[in-house]
Amino acid sequence: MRPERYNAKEAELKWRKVWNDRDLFKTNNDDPRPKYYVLEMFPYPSGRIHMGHVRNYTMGDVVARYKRAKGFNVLHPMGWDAFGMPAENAAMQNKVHPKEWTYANIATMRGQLQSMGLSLDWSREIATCDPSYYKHQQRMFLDFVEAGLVDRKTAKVNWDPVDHTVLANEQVIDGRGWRSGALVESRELTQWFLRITDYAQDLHDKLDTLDRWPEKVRLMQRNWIGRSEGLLIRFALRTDTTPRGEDEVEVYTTRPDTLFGAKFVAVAPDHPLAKAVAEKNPDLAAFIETAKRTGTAQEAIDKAEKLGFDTGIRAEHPLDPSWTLPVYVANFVLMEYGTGAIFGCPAHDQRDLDFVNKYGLGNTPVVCPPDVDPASFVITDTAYDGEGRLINSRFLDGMTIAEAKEEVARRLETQTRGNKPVGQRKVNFRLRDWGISRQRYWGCPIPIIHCDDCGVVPVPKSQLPVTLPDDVSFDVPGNPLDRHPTWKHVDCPKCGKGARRETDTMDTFVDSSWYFARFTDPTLADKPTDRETVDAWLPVDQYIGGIEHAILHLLYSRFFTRAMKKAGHAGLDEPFAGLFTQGMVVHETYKDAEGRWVLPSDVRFETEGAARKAFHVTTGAPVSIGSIEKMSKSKKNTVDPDEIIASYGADTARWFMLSDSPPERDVIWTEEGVQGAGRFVQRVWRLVGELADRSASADGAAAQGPIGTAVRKAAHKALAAVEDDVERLRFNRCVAHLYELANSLLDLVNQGKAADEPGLAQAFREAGRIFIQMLAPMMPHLAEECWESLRQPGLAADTAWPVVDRSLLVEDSITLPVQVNGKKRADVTVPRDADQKAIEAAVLSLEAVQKAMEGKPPRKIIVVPQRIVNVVA
RNA sequence: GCGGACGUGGCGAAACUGGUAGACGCAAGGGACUUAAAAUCCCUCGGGCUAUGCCCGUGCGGGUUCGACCCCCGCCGUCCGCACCA
Repeated sequence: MRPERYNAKEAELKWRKVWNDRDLFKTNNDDPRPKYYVLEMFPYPSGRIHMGHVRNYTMGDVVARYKRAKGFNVLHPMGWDAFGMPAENAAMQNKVHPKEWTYANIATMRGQLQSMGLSLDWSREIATCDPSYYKHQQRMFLDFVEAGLVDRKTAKVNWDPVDHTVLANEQVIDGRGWRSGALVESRELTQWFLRITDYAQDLHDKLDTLDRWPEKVRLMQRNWIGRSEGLLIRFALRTDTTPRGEDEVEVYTTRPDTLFGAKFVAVAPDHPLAKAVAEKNPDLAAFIETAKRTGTAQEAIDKAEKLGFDTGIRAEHPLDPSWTLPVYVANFVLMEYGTGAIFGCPAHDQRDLDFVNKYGLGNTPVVCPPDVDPASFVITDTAYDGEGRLINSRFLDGMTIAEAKEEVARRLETQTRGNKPVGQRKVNFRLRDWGISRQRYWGCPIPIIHCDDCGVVPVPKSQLPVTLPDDVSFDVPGNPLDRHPTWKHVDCPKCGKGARRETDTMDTFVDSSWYFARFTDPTLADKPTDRETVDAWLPVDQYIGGIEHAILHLLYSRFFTRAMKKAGHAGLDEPFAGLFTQGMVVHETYKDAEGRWVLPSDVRFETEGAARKAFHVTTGAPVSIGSIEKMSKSKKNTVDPDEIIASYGADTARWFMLSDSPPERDVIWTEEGVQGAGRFVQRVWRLVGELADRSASADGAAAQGPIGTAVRKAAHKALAAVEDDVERLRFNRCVAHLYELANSLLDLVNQGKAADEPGLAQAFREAGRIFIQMLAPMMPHLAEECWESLRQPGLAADTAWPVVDRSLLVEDSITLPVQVNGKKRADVTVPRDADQKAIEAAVLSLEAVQKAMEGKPPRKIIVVPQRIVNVVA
């Protein structure tokens, strides 16, 4: 007996067990069908899943289930980005060991994900904190060392003197540690670096090949890499003005065309020349100290005044040795970029202009905008960086910027000083090498041993993994690995003498830079990847995740894949062929009279017409409705997926996450919206019940009557539309098409009750099957239950996608809108193959058209085939 | 400051990329069924008017076109990324 209402709770449990028992989503690497790799960014095991996960994983699951039905061998795995700070914070606050905390969270979240009914191959699950995973990461680190991809060098870090730890930039708020509140110091630390800059050019260039990535993400990466073409220029120094007879300084410029507008040379505060002068000049030493202290915070930089200190050194202009320029130490010149030295052309660079205006060095415009008289062109407060022609520049006068750049580069390349060219073309990048050292416990240990005699010695690969010790405490600040009584003390693998382990662990971005490769064969014990397997599966065909990873995670993964290629662990450069960045889940916020945030589950609503009022559920006190924001614990505007699944079922939650908003945009979570989705689930159930009744007598005979034809047309039109939209990840439109089809089928079922058409039962059966199959990727449990009640063989999740009958998409006659002078006045119905003349005649005979033309003769009739007719009177 | 995206009913949106603006959903209003409620079903739903019809309407102002939410120029607003990168 078919129940009147669909019981989501029972059905969902039942069908998940069926899928599971049949190993339906287990992927076989030897399957001969074409592969399709769909991956969603794996979660950090924070404790419980949130709605963002539900949205992300639902989208991936729709793609996975759809591609499976389309006949692909689909890889759709899941794992855990399991190392990281929150586990250590929990250890400090709650006295739980990071490992226990992490694995308990993983167990909870795995159960939650499973309750969503995702078509995941759980046999491939990995956790990055497991030695069976990070062992291979350590091995690759050592391979990278051998391949020359690893450096050990000093770098400036944000040091928290209270917590004894390095902080990431985003953990520094107003110059203070986010946890300790202590003033953050800038420290030079010796750290491990991966040479991502070796690939800067390639990472930049190959962005053009990623045509299935959002343009926005490619642009962000392009800007981050920051490629610029310029010139290195060696300026001769008057040795009588330098402290130790230094005779040149090299600057980097992208505007060699403005060389005749130069007014000064400036070096960074930590430039060797600045340091040398400072040794004998306490005033300069003091200036350098202050400059260094001007904060790293964005606002500080924003407000910071351009300050400089005249070193007394004089530089010769490279194109006119008799012309000298003062050499300053300036706070706005960065040692990290280019050569740490610049020449200043104030007329065409705002920073340089601010600087000369402060120190009275003046400016000479050398690029004149088009349509401006060079004689009257002056620069006062605003530098000009637009197009134009060269002026005040001797042999460059009249040239365009591009011509002048080329001419200066050519001259300086051939001009020599001490047998070396004065100028050298140079491509520069903003991208820096990737510092991966973290002074933390809960991360992948860097497999290195420090020996007093042998120096830095790699841990022999046979001794991997270097595992984390379990007996650690978090009651004192600092790195537990460093103060562990025994862990770091080992014998040097080279000389056998006592030595120390590296106590830094790796940035967790390393963990997530190759997990997608590991999924292809996650139980391999002796190597990270199997070349044949990894090359067969990669690239990921469709990667789905948040826009917040647009730069770092995706750039690091692109680099890491190249590094793995160099070390022989993979054979390709680009790991993700298709990328989709989904929007956030947002929700209204609520506050009580005291201004405290109130949970949505504690709010009750009353509506009076358009007005909506909110009250606290228990106290009854009025609650104010605030703005719509990203769901966050601090604003208490979260909705727990578990509660939604418990009360509505996973399918309803999935359906709502796919409806309404385009997937790349934010979606607003509303109680009404979920209820609407839940209503649709029941409507589908009733509709399928009707279709089952109507189609019980189906005998395979084709539909012939008007209703049967209408049923078939509706189903196949929807199928064509849904197929097109799923392929393009436009899930909101799929949802709309399915609503539409449900509406027309319900209508046709009612019409069909009184009719006695041959083949109608068959048409209903076919339409029902197509409808359920389209539903299956989005609401898989409901689809199975409906599949069963339609008495279809096998499982909906294991049935091939239906094939569109194109002949049903074309109509015999078409109705075209008719415009007169661009305004719609009528409709005309003509045979599909009517020619231009016939359409024109039909249109002109329309009463409404004649009226609108007010007796004027038609000057022109535009017929757009299959679209529209426009009569110009 | 530089770069990018977006702006359509009360709300989320759609419009096959130059061809009937508002599909589909939510909310709202009216009705049917019911002792009543829930559930369900039916109708209305951009604004205006002298309503079988007509006018206005896609942030604002221009332009191109037979025809513009869509293309071009100039504004206004919102959001995002980068930010002393020479």
